[in-house]
Amino acid sequence: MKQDVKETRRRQILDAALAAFAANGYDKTTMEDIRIASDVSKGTLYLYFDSKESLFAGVVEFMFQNLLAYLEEMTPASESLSAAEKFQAFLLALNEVFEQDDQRVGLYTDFFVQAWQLDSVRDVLAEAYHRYIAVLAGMVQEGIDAGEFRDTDAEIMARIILGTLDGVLLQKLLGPTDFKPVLNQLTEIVMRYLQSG
Amino acid sequence: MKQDVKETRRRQILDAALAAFAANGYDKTTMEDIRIASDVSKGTLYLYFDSKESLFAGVVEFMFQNLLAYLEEMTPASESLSAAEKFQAFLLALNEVFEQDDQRVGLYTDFFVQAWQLDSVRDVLAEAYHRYIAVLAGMVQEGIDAGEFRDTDAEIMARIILGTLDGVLLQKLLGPTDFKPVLNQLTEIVMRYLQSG
Amino acid sequence: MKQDVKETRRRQILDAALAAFAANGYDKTTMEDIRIASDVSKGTLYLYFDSKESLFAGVVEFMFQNLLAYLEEMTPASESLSAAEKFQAFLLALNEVFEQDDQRVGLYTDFFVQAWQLDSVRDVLAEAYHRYIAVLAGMVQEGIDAGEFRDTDAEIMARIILGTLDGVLLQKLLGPTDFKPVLNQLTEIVMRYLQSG
Amino acid sequence: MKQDVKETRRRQILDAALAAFAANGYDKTTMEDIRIASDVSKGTLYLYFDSKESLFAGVVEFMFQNLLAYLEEMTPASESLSAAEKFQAFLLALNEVFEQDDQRVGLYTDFFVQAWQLDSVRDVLAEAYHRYIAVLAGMVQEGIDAGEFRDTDAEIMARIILGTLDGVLLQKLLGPTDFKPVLNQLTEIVMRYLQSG
DNA sequence: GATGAATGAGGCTTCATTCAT
DNA sequence: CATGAATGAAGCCTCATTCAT
Repeated sequence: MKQDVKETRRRQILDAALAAFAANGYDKTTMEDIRIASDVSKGTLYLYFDSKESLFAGVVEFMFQNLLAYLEEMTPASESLSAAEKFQAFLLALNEVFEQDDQRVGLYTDFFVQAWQLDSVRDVLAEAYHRYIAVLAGMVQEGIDAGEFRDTDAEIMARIILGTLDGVLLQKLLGPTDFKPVLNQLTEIVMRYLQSG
Repeated sequence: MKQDVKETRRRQILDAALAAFAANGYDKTTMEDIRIASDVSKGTLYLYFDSKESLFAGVVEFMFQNLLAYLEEMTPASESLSAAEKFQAFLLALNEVFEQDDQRVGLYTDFFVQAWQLDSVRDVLAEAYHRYIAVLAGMVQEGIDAGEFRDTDAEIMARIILGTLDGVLLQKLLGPTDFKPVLNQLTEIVMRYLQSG
Repeated sequence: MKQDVKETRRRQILDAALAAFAANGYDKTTMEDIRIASDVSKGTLYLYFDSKESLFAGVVEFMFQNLLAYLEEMTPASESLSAAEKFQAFLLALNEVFEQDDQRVGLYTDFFVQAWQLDSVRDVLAEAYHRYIAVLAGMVQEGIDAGEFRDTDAEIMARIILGTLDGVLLQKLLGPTDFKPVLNQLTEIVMRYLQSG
Repeated sequence: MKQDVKETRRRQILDAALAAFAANGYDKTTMEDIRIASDVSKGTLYLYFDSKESLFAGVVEFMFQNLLAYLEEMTPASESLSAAEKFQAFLLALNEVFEQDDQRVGLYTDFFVQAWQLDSVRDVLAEAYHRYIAVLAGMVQEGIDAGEFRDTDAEIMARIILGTLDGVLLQKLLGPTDFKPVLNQLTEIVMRYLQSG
């Protein structure tokens, strides 16, 4: 019971912090901003997180958990789908997340910048990112094993694909961008490569 | 003569600021850091730039000018090369820059994060970025016109390619990464698509 | 209880700020001076006031409240006094305040200079000043209604009287000045006018 | 000849400085503002004046010289006028100056505030102010001697009158104010006193 | 004499974190 | 457990003045 309260409170803070960081980025968000958004006292913030940095690391983890949950929901592991189909579903779902909520793009990019500066953030982000790489690489490998895809290094493939998504997302920070045609083109290029003899 | 001195001083500051921002990112770099690195007084910093923000915007522009100069040097417009060869030379050169100087990757990513927050940075970065897109798109279009490449939307192609480079660069921020195989694979995928009937 | 502490702290800061501003004027007083005088930290200063400007505006208000309280105490509304007597008591009390504390004259004048430059100060000062005008005008009107004074525009009368006091105070800034005879003369001139047929 | 150039330059600087100080007051006006307004280099400013403070003192003197010249022009010493008429002409002229140029009111008040803080300013202002007092007192005395005015202390009278003008001017800093009726009333009160048996 | 680039002390303000209640 | 007032180090920027040319 106590545990539940604590967990609830923690999520409440993380939710608020996610929103606050998404609005203004790590450095421009103050603990006061988060305090207001989370409707909790300053002291309580520090009861649940050691520092601003560790709260941010918590948000990174939290956001990736949410993302993963969402993607899993969107790309059912149903056996009736081919590797290519699953793969496309995954890309589409991933895109949808950022399409929906533009502010997340900035925050997501900020994750990488902070990872560059703050060790604790780097650890969490690297962990999460590699989990995604692994998921994607797994899909590619599945296709290779099933004979649908050409034989190639699945992890490098995954890194290119995820990298491209990230890179194209970056462009949204420079101004509104029509994303769909880029994604379609990307999917076609990759598929054509994977599926070609 | 006076003009030269001022221009020299300006570059001296930009050089130092570039190094300082590259070391710690926008928010964690102080004007004092830059003052020390540039070996001028605080007052002089503000004689040449209105604010930290505008100095950063100056650095964005400066870095892209340097990049462009370097790339132009590396990818001679010689007529003897096919579009595909020029294209590959460009990708290689671009990669080399960031291979050489790891710290630039963080700074480069920070450009996007700050562009998200600071209008003046966004303006400069968007301008520079679109110049790059244009250069790349020009190369692709050249190949299409010459019948080397398939008929496709050159700009979308350029955005995907530059995006992929950016995205894969991001991964360097999570830890040391072997870049070469990824770039090779990327080149192959793109070339295969462009050159396939 | 908590409210009391906050109110006490606020007064403590205002007291200190009043003294500091009175010693050196708005522009030459630093927040550090006030911090030392008030014996709180810099952060606390900003916890109670948004900025130096708003603290100064607070001081303007504070000083006028004190002044009004003092004047009310000195000029009892007792019914046994004629309008003329009340009036004279008021002038004397007003004079006494500035007689007592020479430094207040400079600060008081600075109020007007800052009101000229800072909107927030102007708002507060104008409000307070007009309250004083109203009090004085009320006294004059009372005398008129009672048939003691000649029929004249009470507000213009009040503006002249308060203006004269202010203007004569100004002269103290140029060096020590014997104030009493000037005040006596002023009172006589005004009374003679008001009481003449 | 050299002297002329120097004098011209000096006036050019004083003119510009007067305008600059009138716009923003002593503390908020920078030497850079004055440099721009005077179209002279920073170095030259310091060639003609030792410091910002001494430049301000120069402006105080300069403004009072102008004022005096103007007032003398407006109130001819013609023998055909009665003391009362000359006196009224003087008050009207004085009012006109500040009516014309509202900004001067703030600057004029600032003179007193700076006189409170800066010795050199106090010296100059006190000197100029007492010159005015003397002029006014002289007029009053003339009236007394001619039997037009009642026998009273001319200097105290002068201090009250000038003080009232100053004090009523102060009120302009709190917002636009209709000055005329106040001046008329003032004149009437003073005249009635002086001319009554 | 004239110039204007350079200086650096010092001002205002912010904010992560603590701790007494 | 929870609170929120208090802290003070540190950041950005201004500006009177100087001095080499």
